[in-house]
Amino acid sequence: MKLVITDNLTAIQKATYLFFNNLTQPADYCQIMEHLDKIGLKVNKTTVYRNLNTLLVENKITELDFGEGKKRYELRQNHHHHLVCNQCKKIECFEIIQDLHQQEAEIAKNTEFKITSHVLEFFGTCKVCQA
Amino acid sequence: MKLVITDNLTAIQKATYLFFNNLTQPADYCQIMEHLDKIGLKVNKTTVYRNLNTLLVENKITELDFGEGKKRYELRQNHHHHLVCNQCKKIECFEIIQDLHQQEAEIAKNTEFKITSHVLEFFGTCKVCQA
DNA sequence: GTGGTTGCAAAAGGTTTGCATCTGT
DNA sequence: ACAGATGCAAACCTTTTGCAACCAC
Repeated sequence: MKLVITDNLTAIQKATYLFFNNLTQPADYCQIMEHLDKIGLKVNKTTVYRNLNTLLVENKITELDFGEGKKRYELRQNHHHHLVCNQCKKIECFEIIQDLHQQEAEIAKNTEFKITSHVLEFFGTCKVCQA
Repeated sequence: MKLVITDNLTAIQKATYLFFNNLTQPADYCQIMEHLDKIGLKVNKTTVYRNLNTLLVENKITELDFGEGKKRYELRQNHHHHLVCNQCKKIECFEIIQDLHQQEAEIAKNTEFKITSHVLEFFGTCKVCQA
């Protein structure tokens, strides 16, 4: 779900929106700052975090945690999971695992736990790094 | 796999080992410090982290990340997953999801990604908090 | 005395907060 | 003038590091 860039946005916000629209894998706040820097916008990290927070509460982006001690962000989109390469750190997406929702329902039934979300991430070595 | 408490351990280490042996859900470094405090051992956080690190490299405990901005630790044991209650923060364990490994193999085949590990955690509301 | 353990202070990152300033309408 | 956006400094929290002190054998 690409972000719509409207006229009432500031230059920083437009650049941030564009950044997300062109993003190929989840980015952390540093990558956002570096990108803004690169296109000539010197932006404070506070501003970056505030804009991220706005996008989060508007439900336009998602916060991800791969256990790196920091958060990553990507456009909210169809539910999917990630393949994280331990070597080059590349992150690929892939679509839903069939049955996972069914199994979720089963777990919920067995444990009387009402499941509202899950995190499923795979770690390993990507094709390139295997070579 | 309970930790074996041997004579060559220090008092702090013995208490930490016992803490892990009695642990019912993953703990963060604060909970470890609080426990040591409670039994009269004033311990520095550096020491806690260092002992955690030793246990990690010895492969006796596992590091978990539920996206809280900090790590949690538990005894290494049979592969399992967690049900995390968003309200009371209680963490339950449950056993392997059948098929997940099979699906993992399938994903690996389709993506040419060599999967070495995965993270699967469920979030929701536990039975008690639903009441 | 040597190695391993601990404490302390500091630093490194990521993230948040308070407050003042700026900008556009 | 007002609301919203930004910058800046400081703080907070988790985690790590360097160094000195300590303890046990």
